[in-house]
Amino acid sequence: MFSKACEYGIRATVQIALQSEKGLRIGLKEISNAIDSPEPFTAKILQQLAKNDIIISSKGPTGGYEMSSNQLSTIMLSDIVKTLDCDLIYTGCGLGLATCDAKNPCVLHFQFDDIREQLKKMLENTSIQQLARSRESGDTLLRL
Amino acid sequence: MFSKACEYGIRATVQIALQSEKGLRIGLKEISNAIDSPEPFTAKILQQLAKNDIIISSKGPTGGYEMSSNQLSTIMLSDIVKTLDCDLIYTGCGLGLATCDAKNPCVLHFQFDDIREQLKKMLENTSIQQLARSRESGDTLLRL
DNA sequence: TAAATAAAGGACAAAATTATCTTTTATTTT
DNA sequence: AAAATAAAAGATAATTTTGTCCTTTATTTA
Ligand code: FES
Ligand code: FES
Repeated sequence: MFSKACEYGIRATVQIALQSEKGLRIGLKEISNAIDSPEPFTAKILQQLAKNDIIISSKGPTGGYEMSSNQLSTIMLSDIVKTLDCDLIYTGCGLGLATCDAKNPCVLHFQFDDIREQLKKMLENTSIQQLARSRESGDTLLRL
Repeated sequence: MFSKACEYGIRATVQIALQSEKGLRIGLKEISNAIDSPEPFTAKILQQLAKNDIIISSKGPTGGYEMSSNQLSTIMLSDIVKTLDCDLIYTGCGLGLATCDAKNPCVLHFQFDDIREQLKKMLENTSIQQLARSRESGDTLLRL
């Protein structure tokens, strides 16, 4: 469904959010450890997320990654997916045709579009903070 | 969403169904032409579909691919996706964790599972024949 | 200001997916 | 039976995605 980059990106961002809610920064090593991801690959992903103002990075000692309270309250899953997966899910044809267009639909268009709309809604309505908090409260061992 | 192999597989199968409804076989070259796919890659995919009894292949002159009337009436999109994409959509964790398990869910599990169930239903309720016929009637330029 | 720390950036490598090419096997027609 | 046809099978190649390594840049602390 999502690329590896996107999967790691979501998991990493939730981890960052989790620390930011406590007012703490978290470094690359800790993130990779926490979410069990390859460290240098994760670094690349975090760079992209920082460039797109989804997280904030700081260099030097005490440096690391964090999210502003504004980011915490506004960043949605869809922002991460769009950044890392080039919103292909949003615009591409389910059968791989060059364009997806309701005026010139493929045989699967209407079925596919229905699912895509629901996925879209889910991604746009799920905030990182929400995921972090569900982890935090952790009634049911919500993993990362 | 789907792999290229799966996209070509669906498009090719619909094309075969379209001919089979007219009682005709169709060869690899014609299929690749019709759906605009790389010929040898398409051949590999058709081999897999034939092995899994989704289509029937015959060698020699007048050979080619076809679907039995039984296949035409029973094969669903889900059969093709399972064959070519190893039902990852069906069983894998949306965040890429090793397992997806409601008893030990990831932070996205319940949101993701909801979408997945709907996708599953769509794939299991959409037959190849249905797609072929919508193409055939073609009120709205339904592409392949 | 120097040393230490941590991310950024760029080059490189491995793996997986997609795509191609060649030879073999099965079937039909002559 | 021989020739022609078309898919199967297997080897090979290109591309994309994933993953690693090394050097540079920015920041903090001593
Ligand atoms: S045209 Fe294929 S999904 Fe829209
Ligand atoms: S555990 Fe992640 S989607 Fe089910």
